[in-house]
Amino acid sequence: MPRKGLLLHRGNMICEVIVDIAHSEVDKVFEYVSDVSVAPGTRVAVPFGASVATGFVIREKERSDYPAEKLKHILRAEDARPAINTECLELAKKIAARYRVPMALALRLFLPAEMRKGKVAETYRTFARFLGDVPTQNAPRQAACLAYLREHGEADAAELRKQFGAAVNALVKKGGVALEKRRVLRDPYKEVAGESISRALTPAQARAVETVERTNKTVVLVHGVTGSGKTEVYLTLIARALERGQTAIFLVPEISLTPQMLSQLRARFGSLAAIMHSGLSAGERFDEWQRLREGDARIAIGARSAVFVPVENVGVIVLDEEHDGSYSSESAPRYNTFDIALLRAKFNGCKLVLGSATPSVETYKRAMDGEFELVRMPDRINARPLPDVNLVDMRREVKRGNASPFSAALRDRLASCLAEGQQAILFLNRRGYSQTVLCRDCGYVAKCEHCDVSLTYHSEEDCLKCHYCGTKYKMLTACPVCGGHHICYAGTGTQRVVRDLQQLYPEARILRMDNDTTSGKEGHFRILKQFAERQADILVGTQMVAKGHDFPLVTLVGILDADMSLHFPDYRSNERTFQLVTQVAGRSGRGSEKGDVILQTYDPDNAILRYAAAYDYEGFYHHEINMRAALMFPPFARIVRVMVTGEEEKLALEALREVYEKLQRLYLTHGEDFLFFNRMHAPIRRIQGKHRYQVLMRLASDTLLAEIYDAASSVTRRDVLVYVEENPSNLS
DNA sequence: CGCGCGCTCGGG
DNA sequence: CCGAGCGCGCGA
Repeated sequence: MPRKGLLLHRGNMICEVIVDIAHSEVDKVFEYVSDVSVAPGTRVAVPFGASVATGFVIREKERSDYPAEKLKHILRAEDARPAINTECLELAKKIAARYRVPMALALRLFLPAEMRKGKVAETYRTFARFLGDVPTQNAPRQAACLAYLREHGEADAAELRKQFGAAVNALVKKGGVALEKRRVLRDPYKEVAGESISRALTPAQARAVETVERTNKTVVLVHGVTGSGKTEVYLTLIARALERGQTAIFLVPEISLTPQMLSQLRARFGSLAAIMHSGLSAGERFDEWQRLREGDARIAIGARSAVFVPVENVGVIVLDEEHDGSYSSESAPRYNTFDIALLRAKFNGCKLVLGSATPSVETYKRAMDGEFELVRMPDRINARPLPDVNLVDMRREVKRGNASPFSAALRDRLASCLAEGQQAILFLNRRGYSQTVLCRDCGYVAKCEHCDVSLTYHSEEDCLKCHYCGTKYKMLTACPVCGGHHICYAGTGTQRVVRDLQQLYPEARILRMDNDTTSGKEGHFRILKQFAERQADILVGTQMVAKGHDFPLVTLVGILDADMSLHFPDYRSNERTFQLVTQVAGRSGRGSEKGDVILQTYDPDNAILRYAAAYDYEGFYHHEINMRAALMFPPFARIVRVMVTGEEEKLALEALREVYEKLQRLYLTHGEDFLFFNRMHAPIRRIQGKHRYQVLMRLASDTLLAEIYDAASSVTRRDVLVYVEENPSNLS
């Protein structure tokens, strides 16, 4: 019997390493020798092929089955302590298996991106420390400097030099002052002080906290209307976790990380809170991550990627605005934040608290079915009434000859709003000036060269832009097909709304907030701040105006085209419309004056809009869940699409055929699980020069999911991308 | 005849 | 992913 394995002399360890190369061809365990013990999760440098690669040790063991003479040595550890803790290592394995991505890609989720590139280093600063008195005759600056240090003990050397110049160095020479380099962490919010307000809980809030702590269910849904005080519930739960010596993860949509929220957190938790925010510099993000890993910070607050933070002994995970679409990743691995949070909650034996005023239908059903605990907070803290929502029939406006984007009712209210010195928000989910530009003579529509979409006219730059790939084109002066000059603009966007408003109310100050005006990391805060400081009367914007901001002077919200999201080609369009209307309506009447909402639609009898206007979530839910059940849509079925994209149409088609044939075998053997199965062009046939095909499936259960992933990931062709989407949020 | 590029393969 | 190895195509 051949001897299995090779015994190594004591002290020689075998490390299983995943090299940090995200490719299926090298997605396997490589073994290396190390003469010192290396803890799992440590990043290491290893010889790989002809070069040196970074890798992650995932396991240490005594012996190897691999020929000893071929084993190479780990060159060095990259960090002093493991970058990834054991929980996260296990999570990465599950993610790699579940979404069929290379282990390296799954592991990368757990590191700040800048760490891999080696771009960020720990920052050091020099401090000057007082050692003792030395003679400083005829050197008043030295005397002053020494006096300062005698009093303060130490100070930043650079600051000191600014003040006392060369005197600092002279004192060092004399031996009165010592300079020392020390590691410092960048603190992105050190200026954010905020007042410490620890309000007593209302009975409803206390009840919510108690329910979360008492229930034996892992997941709790807090269904609370806007203004019901959910945030205080979260903060209390987090504070309790800290008291127990545990850590907490607080997940919010990116847009919710407002300066007000950050100061609230800082006021409450000080530097125990680490904020993971896209607005941070690479160095700041890295340092916040370090603080969490080393236990200096014990609360992580951030958007979806914060679910991967390196904390241990988690006491509670909060997922605020549970319904928000930004919790689903749109690139590989296409994870859902809820799924990861649930795994972490189970691993740590803690609660996962979901919060929303308008829960997703899927989540609410699970709460109704008893899988999740449900806490209702139906009342606003200050008992202020919600604004009235008035539905306006735009068909009648058209009949009356009003072709403008504003109904008569909206114009009246806008006028009175301006006259009374109050503010208004107008919401329209379309940026640019006009959605399409077409020739009235021959019907030509301007389209993008790289994408199968029409171009949007942008009046500010007087150009045509593609909203899918960003390409800019010169505006047409004549039709390129027939030479006609009757160019017409269809589909009003925010720019045009602003122009029309300015004509109607020349004295009004108008701000616009959309993707074009919010460039830069602090872009939208800048606009919101201006509006909050009353530097404008009307704020016109896309859905980014809908999110929880508090403008006490806003008494009017106009929803210009409620039908736009209603007719979005997606099974969640009703749900999203309800959420959007509820959210944007909630911006009105937050101050002392009661507000109202004007909701313009071409379909005023639409059930969803009526439920939204009445703030009737339960009504909406029952309507929607019955519809989903009748049509067999999620949560009663899953929609799975396998996307195939590639620049070369022929190659993409070949890959599509291969995927389709593999999936067809499943279809033929498990037909009962398929409610729908077909291959086709994606609705947008080309984006950024890539042709797009799909196999679309609706499945009665999850049983075939793994095999679908297998089929899709087995098709690896050069220049073609194949990936799986589960219940995609848009089918374009 | 020699080398240049494109494809295939291996990496511990 | 990245480099090494090798096959064939072409140049003068």
